[in-house]
Amino acid sequence: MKKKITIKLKQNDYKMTEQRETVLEVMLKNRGKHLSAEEVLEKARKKSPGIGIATVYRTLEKLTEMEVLYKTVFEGGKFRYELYDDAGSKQQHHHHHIICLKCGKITEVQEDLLSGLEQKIESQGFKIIDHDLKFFGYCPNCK
Amino acid sequence: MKKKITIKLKQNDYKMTEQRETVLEVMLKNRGKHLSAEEVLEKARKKSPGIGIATVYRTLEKLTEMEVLYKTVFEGGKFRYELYDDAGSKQQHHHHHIICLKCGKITEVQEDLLSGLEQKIESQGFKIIDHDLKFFGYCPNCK
DNA sequence: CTATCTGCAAATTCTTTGCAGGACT
DNA sequence: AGTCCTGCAAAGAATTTGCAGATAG
Repeated sequence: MKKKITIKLKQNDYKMTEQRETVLEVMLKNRGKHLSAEEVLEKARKKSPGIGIATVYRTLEKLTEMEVLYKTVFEGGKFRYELYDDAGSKQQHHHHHIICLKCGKITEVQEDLLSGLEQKIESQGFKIIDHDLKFFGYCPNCK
Repeated sequence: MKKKITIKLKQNDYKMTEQRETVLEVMLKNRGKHLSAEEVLEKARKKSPGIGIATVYRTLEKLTEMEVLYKTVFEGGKFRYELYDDAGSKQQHHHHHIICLKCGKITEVQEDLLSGLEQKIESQGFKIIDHDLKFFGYCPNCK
């Protein structure tokens, strides 16, 4: 997986610096989590103490551009980043999340039942590239 | 519709000031649009020239709390607000949007085909209250 | 009358950018 | 060597907050 991503990065004229490797490792180690830039900084500093927030933002941005990371907003006014389940391949995974309104826990939904809806929309003249679906409610613990 | 909302507001100890009425009118006149606080301010100043941005934020926030408005993020780092289609009733409408990656136009999708998916998730122990679905792609003009 | 609301400006929070020095390839 | 990258600090953008005066009910 890391190898696949590294190949992808090379194809994008991406220089592998210590800081970028650290950020990438943080994202790989936190698969399935949704980290803010500040959280990535904190974790990255354990390995690269001198790394600055600007570098973290620039790296996350670049990795998002090359579709290694997925960038989204849960709370508001703040981006969060997560690794694509299949980062490194061409095919993107479609993300669904359930956000618990009580404890804030975010759960992934694996099913992707939207293709029917997408077809319906495309028949009206649109071309759908991606989608973003979030459910709000209560998790089993808080219900 | 405005009457229904007014009743709802009264139930929430909401004082009807000139500024709040203006903001509410702006939202009613722009049904189906997704306005940022700055855009609401601009439109509101036509009727209440002295209104300040803080009041706009505070009013939008309050109307969101009482489920008259729906607050979401399209671009990033910026909230947008729109009137619930059925603001004033207990039942909320589920919003779907298609965002054109070229021209930025936002189109509403009326169908709601998610109830099947919601049932599936609830059978796993969750309780779903609401959802937020966005499609990214190209509109008929830009395709 | 009194609690709530308003406008202003300052403060916060998150993100981006300019720049001079440093590091990949 | 030359281009791209880094950290710092300053700038920007969006939103929130403290406060003293104003207003709805």
